[in-house]
Amino acid sequence: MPLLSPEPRTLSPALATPGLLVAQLGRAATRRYKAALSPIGLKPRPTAALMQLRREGPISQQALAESLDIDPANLVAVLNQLEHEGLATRRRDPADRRRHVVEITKRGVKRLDQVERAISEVEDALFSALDPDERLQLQQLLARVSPGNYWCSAEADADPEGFEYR
Amino acid sequence: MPLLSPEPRTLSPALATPGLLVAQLGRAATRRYKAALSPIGLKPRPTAALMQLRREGPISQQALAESLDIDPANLVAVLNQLEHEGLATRRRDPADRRRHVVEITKRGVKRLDQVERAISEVEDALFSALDPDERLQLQQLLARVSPGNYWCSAEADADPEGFEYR
DNA sequence: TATTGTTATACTCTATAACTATA
DNA sequence: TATAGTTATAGAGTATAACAATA
Repeated sequence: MPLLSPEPRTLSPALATPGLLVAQLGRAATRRYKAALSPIGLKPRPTAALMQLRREGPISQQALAESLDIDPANLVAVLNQLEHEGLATRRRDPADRRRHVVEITKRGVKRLDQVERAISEVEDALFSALDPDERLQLQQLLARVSPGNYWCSAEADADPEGFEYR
Repeated sequence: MPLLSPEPRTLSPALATPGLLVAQLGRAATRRYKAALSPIGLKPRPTAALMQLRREGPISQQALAESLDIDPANLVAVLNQLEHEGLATRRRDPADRRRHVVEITKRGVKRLDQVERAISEVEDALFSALDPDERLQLQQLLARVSPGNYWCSAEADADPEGFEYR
């Protein structure tokens, strides 16, 4: 004898919340990026780091970790690998010798050129259900929600809901 | 002498693609869910499984794994735990004894009631930058993109870009 | 022979604490 | 005393292969 029959289905609406949707979709996206980047010899996180470095120019590890939303301790191995492959460099900041200034190399930029194609194929597959207008709409909504979202809100204005590591 | 100076910043637009945004936001969302669910004694994946079970009613492990977008092999431990805590049950399908029919229990439903509150607090924090209208808009766009998206497109119509495990 | 669920395993990702060198 | 980066480690998530039971 079943514990619960179909009745409970009427209790919950069919549509998942945006947060749950974004969590699930994000995993699917990462899986696809991983597969698409693999032939180029890159993984999602190092790739995201390179893209951020290209966008922002020279930057400290701490700032880079924050913009990637990963723990600074976990960024170390990523940068070791990128540096080892000659895609990024680290050097001490003369003004504060505790800091490392991280920078993308020419080779890193070239590698990113290959990446663009792979990325955009994944995008097309992921968002094929949306027309270009809707895709832009989605992009703009996500960008506004995104933390480290420095183009449209004035920096961290009071940091209304910052999430702390450690 | 720096390898690359600010010039390359002009090459790339400031806005990340929707796929990359969704990947990053998804990780942030999962992290917050994990923290919010922890006092209830649940983790994100088992919680997602319970929610799916409540939505869909009795269902095979295979189908559940597919709707959660996780590997069936990895669902086993999740269900062991849920069953051990009395939140879900497994029983053989008499019609095909290879199948396990999974079902949420009354206790599982009760536990989900507590979950709702935690979830909605996370939602509010995550999407505080959007007004209710925009949040709904985002939800609907994500729902259309989401795989296993059986409410608005007619099932897997030709499965245009299915992603295979193994 | 194919499918469902299971076990085992390897690998990656994430989080935390403790250390160093600099400030 | 505090901060930037590092190391080490434990835990969670992900992917794969091989197996038993059943179809």
